Amino acid sequence: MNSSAPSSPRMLGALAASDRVADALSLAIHEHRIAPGTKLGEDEIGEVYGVSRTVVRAALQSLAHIQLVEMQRNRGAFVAQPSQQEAREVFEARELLEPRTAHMAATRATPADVDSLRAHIAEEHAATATWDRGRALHLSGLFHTEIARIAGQTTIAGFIGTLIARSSLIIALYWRRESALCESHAHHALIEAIAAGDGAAAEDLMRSHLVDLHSALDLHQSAAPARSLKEALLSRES
Amino acid sequence: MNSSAPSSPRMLGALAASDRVADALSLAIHEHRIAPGTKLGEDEIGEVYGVSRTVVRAALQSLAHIQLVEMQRNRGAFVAQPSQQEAREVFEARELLEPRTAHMAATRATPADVDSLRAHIAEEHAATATWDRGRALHLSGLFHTEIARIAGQTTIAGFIGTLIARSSLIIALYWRRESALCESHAHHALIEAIAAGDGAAAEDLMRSHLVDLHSALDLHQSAAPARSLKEALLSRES
DNA sequence: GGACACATCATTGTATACAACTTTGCTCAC
DNA sequence: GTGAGCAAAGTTGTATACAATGATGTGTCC
Repeated sequence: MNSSAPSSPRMLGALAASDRVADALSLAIHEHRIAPGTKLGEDEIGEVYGVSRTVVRAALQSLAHIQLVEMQRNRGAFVAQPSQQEAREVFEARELLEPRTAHMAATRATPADVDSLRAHIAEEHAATATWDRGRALHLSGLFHTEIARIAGQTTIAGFIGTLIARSSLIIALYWRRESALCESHAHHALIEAIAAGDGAAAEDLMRSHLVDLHSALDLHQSAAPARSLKEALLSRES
Repeated sequence: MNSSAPSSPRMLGALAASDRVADALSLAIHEHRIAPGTKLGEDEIGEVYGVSRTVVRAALQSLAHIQLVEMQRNRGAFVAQPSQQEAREVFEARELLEPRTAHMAATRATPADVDSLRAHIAEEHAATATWDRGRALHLSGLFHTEIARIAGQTTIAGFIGTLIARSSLIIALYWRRESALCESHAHHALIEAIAAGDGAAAEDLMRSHLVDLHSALDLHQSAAPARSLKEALLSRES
């Protein structure tokens, strides 16, 4: 029962229903407003967005498929907590896919594409300036997604999108560096290479950028190797 | 291909509900028992498997996420029909991911892994011997998935799994070669390289195997570039 | 005869109701 | 005091009911 009835009867323009919830949750996770391990109760979410559990379940299943949330049968949905092994795999996959993709993007980018990337950077700077770390992180991920889109490989772009989503969780769990400013420089250099159409340079810059990111993660500590979900949930700090 | 084990040591009856439907549909599509473009009515499927539309919808959404089916709002779900452009992208992605994966598999494979691959080949031969073309095709895809699993890169293996699923649709639409025997030889050579731990050879064999597959597709015809769904549905031959 | 308009039907989108399972707190025996 | 056992509460899994949208067939008007 939609008490508020904010939905336009028609003119909805095919705007999806459960996708709205999925996008909202995804954004909240990307911006680190929801911590890994947090339980995502169906009734709770449905009440927040004014939809029924049916819609919420569809949204959660969608997020579960890209491994942003983990669904445990008869237990519920939780924000995923990638293990260190999974974190390594995600970044290895990114290091395999993204340099090549950056190369393609550099050879195909139109001036409009370059403008779009510059706009992303500007937003990222603005978020950093206001100390909105979550939003800056989210925009930083979007930058990579945008490059994949420009490369014109829709399929690979989809893969990269899921990898970046998981990277957000990994950063939330294992990030050990303080400042995120270094990324801005890397992104700026990437834009210049793409704007110049220098595929080889873009590929190298992307590779070193990812290696740099990977090295900023603390994936070697042997602590909490197989912590149970219960412990994980109790250990989360809000 | 939701073969993800919920890791329940006992309670085998706790196998998910909608996953059963998704697996059944996925298998039918992989074996070419359902043609691309076929409408997948919710009531119809629910009646077949004795479940409600709720379960069917979850299964269809799962298949839609790996792009095996396409869901059109208020219209229903249809077996996907990858365009020629999408087909090219899928095989380009495979050519990017799988050779490297085969290399890793060769360096990590245990004798048990090799046995598993040989068992796959044996099944494939048996299916070919009985002219069960659909099953042979499905097993041929599983062979690639198994190699990705052996490589130990769960994330990349998941990507390859979705690519192989879509490849099944692409082969149904664009395959132009008669015999599928050539694949058996390629797979056999791959096993030998993996069993010998020769990563470079496995990588090269996989690359040439994929190029061979790609070349067996007819992706250059300009006919039916943007055929409507209705025409597509009417043009299907059962 | 053809085309538009409207009524009817079928199917999907969403909400709600009920069943099954998990968790939790309490009681009772040792 | 501690542990097992049980009952109550809360949450998820599934089915069903209702609402909304798209498809179809018919009738009238040109």
